[in-house]
Amino acid sequence: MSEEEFYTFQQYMKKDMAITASMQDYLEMIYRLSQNNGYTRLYDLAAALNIQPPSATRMVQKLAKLALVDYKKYGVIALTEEGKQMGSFLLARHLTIQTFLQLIGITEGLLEETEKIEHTINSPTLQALRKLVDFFQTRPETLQELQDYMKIVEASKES
Amino acid sequence: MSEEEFYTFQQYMKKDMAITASMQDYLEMIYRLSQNNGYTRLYDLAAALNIQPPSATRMVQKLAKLALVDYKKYGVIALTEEGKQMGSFLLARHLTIQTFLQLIGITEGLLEETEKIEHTINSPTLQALRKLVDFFQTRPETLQELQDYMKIVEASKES
DNA sequence: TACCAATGTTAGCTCTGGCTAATACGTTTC
DNA sequence: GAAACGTATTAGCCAGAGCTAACATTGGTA
Repeated sequence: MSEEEFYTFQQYMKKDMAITASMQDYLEMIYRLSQNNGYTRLYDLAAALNIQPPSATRMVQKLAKLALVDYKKYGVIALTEEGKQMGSFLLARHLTIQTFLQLIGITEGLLEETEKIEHTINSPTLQALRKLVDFFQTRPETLQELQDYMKIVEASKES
Repeated sequence: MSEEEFYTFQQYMKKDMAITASMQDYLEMIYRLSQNNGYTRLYDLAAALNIQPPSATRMVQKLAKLALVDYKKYGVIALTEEGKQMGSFLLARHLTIQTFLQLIGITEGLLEETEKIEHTINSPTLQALRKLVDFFQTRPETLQELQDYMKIVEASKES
């Protein structure tokens, strides 16, 4: 896939993805839910992701095959070392994007936007976003200026 | 779908989408390819999107059903008035995101990142990005400061 | 201990949007 | 005007990831 060619969204999402977007959602959520006890259960996972248990069963089995979780039928779901690393990365990514969006004034649908964006950006973009966030966070006056600017434009323009 | 619930990526993508991500890709590309002559052909469209002609046929037929393109078998593909509006919106969106990414220093995989992100963000986020871009474009010194900052952090940090 | 409710699994369906193989159309060219 | 080539269509396959219905397991409580 060369640099200058167009592809459809689906194609981009498939490419370079050993781990699909859905798998990432599951991993990140397993990571969150495991933070207390070190594990979670299928039913809770399904509930947290707003999907039906059978869908979770299948995905968790896939993740087990990929050695990202330890799981056997009717048992608890715990991340493997590799799964933990991915989960923690995924959560950090989530927070970076969320912070960025908050910075630029997104409040409505913040979670949803974050969730969608986190699956689409690659590592350099993520790093750039983190730096951008840092940039503003270390320059409160500039951030203030930005936020004032956002408001003004909002008031004066419709597009 | 309430504000505070998690969903998987797929679910977010389906929601609020009369027009799927793929349809958007097609529309945007038809719009681009139509800029010269006012129409394009299936073969060219397929080539431009790096998909096989049969896939394009099916999608174009769908778009015709949705009254976004005028198309009859073996004929030319032209956007309807509504299709044109969407196409032009989609292209503008593409350019906004591309500019934003360039601003924060993305050069590698720029097209791909743009393509992916454009399908995931909603209208408020897009508007916020546009304002952010404007903010920097009207403040060359601040932009310069940002870009210097990016470089410094890059040199000093690894994460 | 035996049963019931809660949790989990299996089987099999749906939809989207890729793909290939085979076929059809339409235009240029001899 | 017929053949050949480029363009487009149809049919039918595949994978991912939802879903429901039906069934299985487990564990707490009577």
